[in-house]
Amino acid sequence: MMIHNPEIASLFNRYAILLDIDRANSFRVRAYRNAARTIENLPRDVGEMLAAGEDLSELPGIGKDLAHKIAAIVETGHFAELDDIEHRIPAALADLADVPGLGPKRVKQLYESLKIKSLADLAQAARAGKLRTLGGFGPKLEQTILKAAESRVGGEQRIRLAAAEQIAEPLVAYLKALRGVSKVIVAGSYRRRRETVGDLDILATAPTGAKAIDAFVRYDEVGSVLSRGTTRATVKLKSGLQVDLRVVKEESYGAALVYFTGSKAHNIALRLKGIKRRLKINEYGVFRKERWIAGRSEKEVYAEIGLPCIEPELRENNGEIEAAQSGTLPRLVTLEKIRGDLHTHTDASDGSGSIEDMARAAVARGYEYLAISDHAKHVGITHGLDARRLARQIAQIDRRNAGHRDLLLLKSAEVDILPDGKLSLDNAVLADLDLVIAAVHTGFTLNSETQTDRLIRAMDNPYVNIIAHPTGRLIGEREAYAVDMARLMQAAKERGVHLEVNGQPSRLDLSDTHCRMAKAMGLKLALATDAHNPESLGYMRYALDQARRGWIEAKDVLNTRRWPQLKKLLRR
DNA sequence: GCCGTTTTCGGCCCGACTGTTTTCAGTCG
Repeated sequence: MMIHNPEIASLFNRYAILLDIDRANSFRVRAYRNAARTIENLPRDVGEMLAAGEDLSELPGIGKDLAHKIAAIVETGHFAELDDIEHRIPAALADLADVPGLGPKRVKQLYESLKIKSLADLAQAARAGKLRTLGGFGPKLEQTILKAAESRVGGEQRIRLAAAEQIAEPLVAYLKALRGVSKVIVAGSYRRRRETVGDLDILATAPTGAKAIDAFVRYDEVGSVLSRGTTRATVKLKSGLQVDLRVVKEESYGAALVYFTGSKAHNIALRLKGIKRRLKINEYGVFRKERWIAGRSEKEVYAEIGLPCIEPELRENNGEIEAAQSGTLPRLVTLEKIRGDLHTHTDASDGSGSIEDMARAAVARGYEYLAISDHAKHVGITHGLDARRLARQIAQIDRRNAGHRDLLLLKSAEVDILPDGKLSLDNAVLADLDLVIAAVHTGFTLNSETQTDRLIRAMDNPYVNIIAHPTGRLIGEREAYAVDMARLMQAAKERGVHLEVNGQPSRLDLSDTHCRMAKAMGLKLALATDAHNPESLGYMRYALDQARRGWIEAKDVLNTRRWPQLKKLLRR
């Protein structure tokens, strides 16, 4: 049984926590965390990379030692050093470090002086008033810990980006309306457009923080105030989402925005570059000795370390700093470049708008074309179109195209890939379409080899143009089906098939890392919404978010082309 | 444990807030 990247990352993270509790060198601890992060964000399984003879020590944050350890884990399924340390100190201590207010030092202290090694032990000792007897602990900390231990909170809950927007937008409007507050912006992973966010990091500018902080903690949706000072406060909303507000003066806006946007790894890398130039970078600005020299805008901050401003979506310390250095940053694709949507549904299948409704919405967005790609009939999909109904729809589209010059409707269909790789419509029918989209909607549990074979067989059909939502994942609901993405992409490239970046907030499929992988392999992507109603054409920006995080430029995208050029790219 | 246009050894981001303390350690982001 193959061990996958998330499990390896989790082993390293667990090891890092235990090392930390065991008072190991903190930089060694950090090395394991960095390596875990690198592995988490890889588009391909390290097992596959090893099998292909690739050298893992070329990955950032992974040296000879960790490369060997990863190879051993892949081979044996075990991380021997983790087993060793778990013989010395109880493995459950790692869970204690998740309790808010407890870090490695206090966990170790609790274990050594009170023999506490589980959440149950912790709650019991806190209830008995034993914690306050320890040096550094007091009644307040004991209460906080007891509450946390009893409710088993901790372990961050991430929510989808689109859900976070629903919460963030009214809060930002509330803060913007405050007297004295000028700029308000949501930074953090929200601004980097990650597919999920764990909390909201809001930055505001004002001459002093006090009033803004006061108003912030009084916001209607605030459930509890976790901390508050003169420049920052942390609250938990009734929805459960944690929100940080940081208030700085106008001249620190750029530096604070860099600091608060992160990622942490990106910031650390920037500050290291600063140190080499004898500069100190913090959220207030860039300093030479004690003297403030920059910080009004992000551009200023980057300029002081000799870099052009880097787009937030790229700030993950995944090579963007080196690219900025060498002048090879991508010019990320923007919404203005998108000329049409390549995957939409109407009320002919499971959508709720008519063809005309969808067409008008597309015109309103300034699109030049719109693919009408209703589901083809297949067991399990209700209202799917059979050959007869599809023929009628084609005639309807032809009539509209003949009578209107505002928009070109593309005749399309979303065809099921059957378990054996065949399609749910005959080639005779597919031949009448401008664009054939194929997708997996059943059989998610096949093993990787079978699933990959199945998809490649579908691509062997010469009418297939695009594979929709290529991994089938639903964020927070369903894992991606097992598939060898490197082999899938290679096969797509060889056959002139394109992969979709699906903008449905629950899908975002391909993911950012897969977008980047596709680009590296020279594939072109279809950015599409899979809209089931006219409003959902707006999901295009979520597809763009993923693509931009994956370093995708306009030239890497099919639907930045005018129809004649796009048509050529679709030809197989 | 990683890394290198100062380095293969000696560095490794930086500050706010809390609760505990009488000046600071631990945690968090």
